[in-house]
Amino acid sequence: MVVTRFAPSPTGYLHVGGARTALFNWLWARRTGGTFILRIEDTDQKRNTPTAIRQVIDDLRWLGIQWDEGPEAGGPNGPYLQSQRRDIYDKHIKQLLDEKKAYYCFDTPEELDALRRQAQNQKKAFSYRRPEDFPDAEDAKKARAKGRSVTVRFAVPQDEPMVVADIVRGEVTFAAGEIGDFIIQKNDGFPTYNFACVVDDYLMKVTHVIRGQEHLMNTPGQQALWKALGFGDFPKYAHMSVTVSDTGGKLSKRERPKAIRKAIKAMQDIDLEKLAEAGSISLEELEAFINGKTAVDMPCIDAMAKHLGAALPEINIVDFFKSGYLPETMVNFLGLLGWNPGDNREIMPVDELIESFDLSRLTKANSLFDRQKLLAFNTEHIRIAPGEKLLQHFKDYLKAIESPAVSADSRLLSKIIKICEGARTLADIERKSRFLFLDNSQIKYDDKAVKKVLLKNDGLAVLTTVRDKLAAMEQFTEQAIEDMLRCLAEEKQVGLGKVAQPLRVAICGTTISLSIFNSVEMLGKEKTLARIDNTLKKVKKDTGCSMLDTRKNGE
RNA sequence: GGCCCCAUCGUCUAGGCAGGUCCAGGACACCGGGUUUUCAACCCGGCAACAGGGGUUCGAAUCCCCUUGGGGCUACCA
Repeated sequence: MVVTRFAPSPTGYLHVGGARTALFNWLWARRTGGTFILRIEDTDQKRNTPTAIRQVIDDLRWLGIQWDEGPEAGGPNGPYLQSQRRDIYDKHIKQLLDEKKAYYCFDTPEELDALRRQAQNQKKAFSYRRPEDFPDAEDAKKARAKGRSVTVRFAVPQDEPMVVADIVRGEVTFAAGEIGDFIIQKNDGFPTYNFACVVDDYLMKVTHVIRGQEHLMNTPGQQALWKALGFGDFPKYAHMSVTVSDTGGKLSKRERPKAIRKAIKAMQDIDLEKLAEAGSISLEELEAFINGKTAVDMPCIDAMAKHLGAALPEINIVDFFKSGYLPETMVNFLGLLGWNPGDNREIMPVDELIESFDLSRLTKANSLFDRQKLLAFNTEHIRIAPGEKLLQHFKDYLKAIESPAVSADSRLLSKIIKICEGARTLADIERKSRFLFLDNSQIKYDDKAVKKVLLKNDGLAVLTTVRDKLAAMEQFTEQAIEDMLRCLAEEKQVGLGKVAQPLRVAICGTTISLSIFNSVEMLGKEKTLARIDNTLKKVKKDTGCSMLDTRKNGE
C-alpha cells in the first residue's frame, strides 16, 4: 500500500513549487489507490506565521487536492502538526542519546560561524568535529544552567559511503565522511527538520518520499538516522526537478523575499524607516531581513512591495486564483512541469492525469514556469469546462475579487460566460461585463478610448445618431439592435466598428466589452440612453474645459 | 570554496535506460496571412534545437570521458 505525504512548513501561502510537490504526491497516491497525508512541519518557532496553515489548507482545497490524513481530516497517525508531536521526538532523541548515537553540544552560533569561516578559508567542506567523549545529561543540565545553548547532534557514521537509491536520479553516492554530524534538536527543544521528518515518515508509514531536488543532500543523513533508529527499510525516494523562475533561481517562497531584497538594494536613496513602517516592522527587523538573516511575514512582504512599487513574482496559488485561472488549469499545468504521459497529450482533466501518472516518467531537468503556456492552458480549460462548474468558478472568483457582479444571479452569469466564448481568464469575462453591474454614475471613462473613439473623426456625431435610433426602437432585442447598427453602418458607408465603438465607450467607458449587441441589449434601453447622454454631456464639457485650461496656462 | 544534480527549438517536452525507423515529433510563444463590432477566440502557413570537444561503434541526440553552462545544498530553515 502506497503512502505519500506533502509536508509544507507553514510560512505563507502555498506557492506553485509546493503545489506541484503536493500534486505529484497526491497523484501517485490516487493512481495506486494509496493514502495521501498532509503533515504540517511547524518546528521553526521563528518563521511560522499564524494564518499560514489555514492558507495552505485553503489553497490545496481550491486545487482539489484532498488529503486522506492530516489536519481537519484526522487519521490514525496524528497529530499531523509537528509542533504537537514534541513528546514523540523527545523519546526518539533520548533513544539515540542513550545509545551514544547522538550527543549534546554547547557551541554558540558565533563559535560555529567561526569554524565555518575557517573551513571556507581552507577551501574545505565544513564538518563538525565530534568530541572524543560525549557529554552526558548532567553536563547538559549544567550548561543550560549557565545559560549556554544546548543542542543535540546526530553522530553520522563516517566509515562507509552512503548511497541514495532515487527513482528519478538512480543511485547517488556520497563519499564516506561527507555528511557531518548535524543538529537534530535545537536549543529551544524543537527537533530540526531532518529529524522530525524521519521520525514522522516512519511512524506515518510513508512509502514514497516525493519532494524537490533541494532535499537530495538531506537524504543520506536522513537515511543514516533511519538506520540508527532501527526503522528498517527506507521509504522510496523521488527527488523531482525544481521549478525555476525566469529570473533564474528556484521558484519558491524565497523568491518573493528575494525580489524585495533586490528591489531595496537596487534603489539608491531609500527611506528604510518609512519602509519598515509600511511593513509594520521595526527598523532592526527590516535590516536583519535585508541581510537575509530573518524572514518576515507575507503581508509584510506585500506591504513593502506596494510601498516600493516593486513587482513581485506571481508565485502563490492564490495569485492565480485572483487572476482568473481555473484550478483545473493549475493542476494540469503543474502536473506537466517535470512529468508527461509519454505521448502528445497536454490538456488533460484530472482523472486522466491520475490514470496516466507514473513516477518513472518524472523528468530530471529543472523547468521554467511559463506564464504564456499557462494562459493557453487556461483558455482551453475554460472552453472545455462544463457550464455548471465554470459558473461556480466564476462566482468564487467574483467573490474573491469583490466584483460588483458578485450579486448577479446564475442565469445572467451563465449568459455572460456563454457570450465570452474564447476568454482566456475569468478576469477577462469579469472585465468585459463589469459595466453591466455599475451604476450609471460609476462609469469611468478611459482617456485613450475617449480620445481615439469619440474625439476622433465624427465619433460624437455618430453617437448622437445612434442615440436617436436607439431611442426610437420599440423592440430592444439583440437582433433588432444588430440590424439597426449594421444598417446605419451601411448607410454611412463605414465599417461596423465606426458606429459600434463610440456606443461601446459611451456605455462602458472603455473599448473592451461583450459583443456590442449583447452589451446594449443586456444593459437595457433606459440605462443605455442615460449613459449616452451622460457621455455626450461629459465629453463636451471636458473638451470645453480643457480648451479653457490651455488658454489659462498660456497666459 | 566543498559536495550533489542537470543539459534536445525562446519555453515545456517526446525520443535516451534496450544506438540505426530522428537531416529530431508535439505544444506554447514568435513571424506571415485569413476571419472580425472591441478584447479574445478561431483557421491556414512559416521560423526554430540535440551546449562544445574527444572517444566507443559499421552507425551516436541516444553509451563513456572532459570542458562549459545552469541549478541545489553547504543553518539551532524546511
